[in-house]
Amino acid sequence: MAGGRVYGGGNGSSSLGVLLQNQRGSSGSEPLDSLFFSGSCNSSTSSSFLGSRSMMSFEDVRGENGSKKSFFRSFGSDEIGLDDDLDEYFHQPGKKRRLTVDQVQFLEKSFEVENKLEPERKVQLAKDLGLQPRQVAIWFQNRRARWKTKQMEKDYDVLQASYNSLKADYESLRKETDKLKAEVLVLSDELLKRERDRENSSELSDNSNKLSEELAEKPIAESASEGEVSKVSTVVCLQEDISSVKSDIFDSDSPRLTDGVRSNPLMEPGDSSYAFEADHQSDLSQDEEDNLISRSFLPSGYIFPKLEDVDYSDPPESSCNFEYPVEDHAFWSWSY
DNA sequence: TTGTGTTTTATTGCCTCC
DNA sequence: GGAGGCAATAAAACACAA
Repeated sequence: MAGGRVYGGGNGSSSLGVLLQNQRGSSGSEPLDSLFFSGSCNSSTSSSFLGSRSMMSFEDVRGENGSKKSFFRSFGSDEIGLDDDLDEYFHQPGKKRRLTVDQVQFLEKSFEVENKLEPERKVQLAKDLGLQPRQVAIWFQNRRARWKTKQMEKDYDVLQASYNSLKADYESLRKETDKLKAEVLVLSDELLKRERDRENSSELSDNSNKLSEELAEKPIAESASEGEVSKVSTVVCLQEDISSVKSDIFDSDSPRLTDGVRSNPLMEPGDSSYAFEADHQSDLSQDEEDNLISRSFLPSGYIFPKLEDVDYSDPPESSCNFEYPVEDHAFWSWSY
């Protein structure tokens, strides 16, 4: 017994046991489908007011208003009495009896109006339903607990739906961000490359002009034939051009490009053919190489464009438009 | 019929309010 | 300190598949 709480009826030897038969069928035709209450109140027969489907003390009912009127009205039965079934019920100690459908409906309607129970309402409901006030209170208490559980389930569903929606939005935004990042990388690399090409072009142009001036100062007969002059000019231009391009690529301050190239295990910085023959030295497939490169500086998930998908028909303008040995397609793979 | 899971009724202990 | 609410729990009643 907690908090000095007093539970009415039930265990008192003076209480009367009242048996309310299960009225689920509400036909009143079943053997026990009638209202019973004990006429005796000695301790030998009603120590726990058993048999009542709605365990209650008759004294409680009568004690509230001194009348059994509402009790009988609520259940629509005027059949009062003892029969053999009563003894059977009294000999089932500790049995719980469920409330009838009518009682539950009545309580439900009352709960819908107000889920808290004031003392007056509790007493009135108890009277109307032929229950102990304590039983009504317990029913409301349990009903509130059920309502709270349902409410929590609903809240959980709402939160879950909200979470799923937010998660989908987040995933979508993340994919878009990755895509845009990859696009930015590709575009900045292309920009870098075009800038280098432009610089190379102007350098070669300067060298070519210098050489022409020098040759023009000397008599042709002293140096060589016209064909030889042309060859020398081409070779010098070519060597300077190649060395300039290689220098630009591997000494560039651009961390992305240089890191990417240098992180490629297929290339050795000391190798003279480093930049242009990487493809030919590779033991790996093109896909594996692409993966190695893209792993080194591209965002995860970025699909590296395949060489065969790239259009080489219109490469960036070469800095040296005579005999520049542009054979390595990988060199152009950054342009679209 | 029986085993098992769910629902309902009731108890207990703790807490808050007046 | 008593009344009442709540959470946790017990236990009976009930539903249902095998």
